Amino acid sequence: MPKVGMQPIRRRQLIDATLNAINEVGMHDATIAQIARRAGVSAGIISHYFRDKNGLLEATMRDVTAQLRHAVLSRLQRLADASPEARLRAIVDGNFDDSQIHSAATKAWLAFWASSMHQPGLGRLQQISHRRLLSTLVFEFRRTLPPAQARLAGYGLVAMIDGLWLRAALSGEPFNLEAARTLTTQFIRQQLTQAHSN
Amino acid sequence: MPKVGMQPIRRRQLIDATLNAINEVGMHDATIAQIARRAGVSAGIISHYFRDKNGLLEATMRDVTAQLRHAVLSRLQRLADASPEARLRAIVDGNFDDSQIHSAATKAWLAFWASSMHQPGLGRLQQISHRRLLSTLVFEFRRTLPPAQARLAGYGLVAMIDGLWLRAALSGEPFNLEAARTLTTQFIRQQLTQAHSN
Amino acid sequence: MPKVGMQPIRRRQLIDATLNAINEVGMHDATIAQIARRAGVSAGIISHYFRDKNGLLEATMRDVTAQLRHAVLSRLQRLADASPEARLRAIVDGNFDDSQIHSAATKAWLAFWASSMHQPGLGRLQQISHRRLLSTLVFEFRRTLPPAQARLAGYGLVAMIDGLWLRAALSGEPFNLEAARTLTTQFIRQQLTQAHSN
Amino acid sequence: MPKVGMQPIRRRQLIDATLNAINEVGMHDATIAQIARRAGVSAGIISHYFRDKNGLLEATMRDVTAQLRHAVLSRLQRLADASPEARLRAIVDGNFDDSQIHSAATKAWLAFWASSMHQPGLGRLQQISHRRLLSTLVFEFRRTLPPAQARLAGYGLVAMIDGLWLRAALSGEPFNLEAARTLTTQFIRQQLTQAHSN
DNA sequence: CATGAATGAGGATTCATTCAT
DNA sequence: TATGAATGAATCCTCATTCAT
Repeated sequence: MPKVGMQPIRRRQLIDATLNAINEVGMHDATIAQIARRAGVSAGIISHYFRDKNGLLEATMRDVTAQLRHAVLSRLQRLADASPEARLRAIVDGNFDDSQIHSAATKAWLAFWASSMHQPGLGRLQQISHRRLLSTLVFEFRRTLPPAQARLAGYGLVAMIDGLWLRAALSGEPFNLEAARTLTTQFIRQQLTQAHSN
Repeated sequence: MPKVGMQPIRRRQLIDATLNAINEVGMHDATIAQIARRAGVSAGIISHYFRDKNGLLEATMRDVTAQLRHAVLSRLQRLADASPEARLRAIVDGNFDDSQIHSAATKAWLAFWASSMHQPGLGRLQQISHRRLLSTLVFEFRRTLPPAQARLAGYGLVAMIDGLWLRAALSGEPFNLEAARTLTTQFIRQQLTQAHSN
Repeated sequence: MPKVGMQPIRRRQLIDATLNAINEVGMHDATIAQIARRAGVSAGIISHYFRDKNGLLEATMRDVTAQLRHAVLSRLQRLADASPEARLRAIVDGNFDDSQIHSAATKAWLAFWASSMHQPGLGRLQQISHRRLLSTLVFEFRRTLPPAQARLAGYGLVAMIDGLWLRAALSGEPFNLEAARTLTTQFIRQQLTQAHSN
Repeated sequence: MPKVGMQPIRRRQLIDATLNAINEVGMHDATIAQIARRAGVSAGIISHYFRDKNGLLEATMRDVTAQLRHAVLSRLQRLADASPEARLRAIVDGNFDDSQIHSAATKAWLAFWASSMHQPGLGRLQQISHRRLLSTLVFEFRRTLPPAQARLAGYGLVAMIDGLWLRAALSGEPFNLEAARTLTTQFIRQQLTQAHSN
């Protein structure tokens, strides 16, 4: 069974198994043994590839944030010369990408957030991910708005994205993509057009 | 050491100790032994008052949601005849009440949310709390907006509240009350005045 | 089964069980489960009384060193006004007390010594025990010898005691008390009478 | 990377790595993986050269005892026609050879001794090494002393050597060679000159 | 000759819960 | 009403060993 070059394969298997476990039983009950069973490997192998359970969880969260980052950036690249509004809506859309709103991902995000407040490693990942999104949004707002207002707009849009996403996660129902797009588009337009109103 | 009438005192002691424990070490590491130590009682007593650990956690979450409910309703009562905007802003303000935005409460909320997706008891509490807030908001919006739009507005405002609140929890910094009020007020006004725009 | 005031009883049971386990299978194979079984209690109770396995081992070593200390001091008290030689021989005799030379104790000492070089807690206990014995010996030699020679004599007598004891432990045979007494008495007399020879 | 003739090289690498590991982290924490890392080879190779971990440990102890044996014999050969005292002092000196009193060797000796009481293979090696040294000493004493006294003298000198050596190991300080030589020389002279005194 | 992937048993530790007092 | 002694299951982690390549 032991082969060479298994590292990337095993890592992916185990990260996927972790996401599935978190989705089905929650992070608290996602034990090493269960994750290994889902991945079809022995429990011991986890320490071989991720050092310990925390290492696996961090790698999993890193994977989820990378997927979000990719969903956002790939959309922006396709709109290189578009208007700020179009680009902001694309960023929002990236956050509502299929990879992010399916059940496993939403539960993983929520679990990671809760854990990140007491686990330094996860906390760092969360901060990095958040700051990236925020600066991406603020950068676009700054093309139209003065600095202070752009920051506020970015802050508000991140909050709205997270809030919509959080509600979807907690409701247990499928993500209401249409409502989310309507509300975020309203927010973006309001911010961009009322540049002088506040 | 009175032998009778200890029930409310002990329950409060233990709920407060639970909130402190969640704040300092997280729900995962908030063991029965640690909570009991913080409350200055023995570990065995918890089963006497709350049956088991889950009972204590549910009681704690019920306490937190009741505080939120009270913060909102007490504000609304003082504005019985005010305008929808004023009442909506009061509801928002209730969500940003001191009792809700201090560190212990925000961490507890986030922890409860993460747990509520896999623990039926907590899930029910979360849903009840959410629906109460949503219907309170929608009720006010309905005084100005048609049903569908009022529902969407309520949904969006809940999302924004939760999002702002979530960001504050994750950032580790004090809640930026001014930014939160500016953004939510903008949202409320936009929804109320642009009733025809969507 | 749970009673009040069990602490000293349980601690003694567990320390004795630890010594037996070290004697029979060695410190490396003296697992928590095995020690608990010998003591007739559950494994979990060890953390209740000793925090963890290391705590139990330290308590056990502390117990062994205390027995040595007691064997020495009780002999000295009975010889309050005796000659230096008599008192020195009594100290040696304390080190060869039954409590020290039975198999369990000798193996425990050797195991603790080996461990003490990499476990700070045990290292401290070992140093304390050694220094006490050394200063007790040097104090008696100083009644006859000048400081430097008294120190050397004490150092040498400690080495001889430990060496005899070590050989007995490693040989697997019963302690040869007669040979040990002959050799140590020779050493003591030589040091005391040849005060000028070196 | 020659494919043949690697055996002696690899064995030496691994034995040295084992001694270093025992010195730095102790025998208990000297894992196969760690030893292999220190030797710059993979963990799997150990079973190839030493069958299993125990084989490696026995080979390492055999190496240490061989060094001791060599330090003693090489000194004796240079003193083929010398007096008993000179030869006895040479034997002692061999035991205090640099190869024996540096930190790694002392810790290895102590660790092996502790293990030898529960591991038959190591126990045999320890006994062989001890008997060799003892008979070498007794042989020299017999040139001057009657059998019983020579045995006792040899036994005592071994004990003193081991005791001095043990104290040095446990103290953590450099070996006090001068004190050791003074004490052992005193012992040797006392035994040789007081042949009638006991 | 050499690697490192993989296993699986074994051990320490944690912890909610129970229960005699 | 309250304690804390005691249990035992559950979990993470370590590690020697095996084996395909």
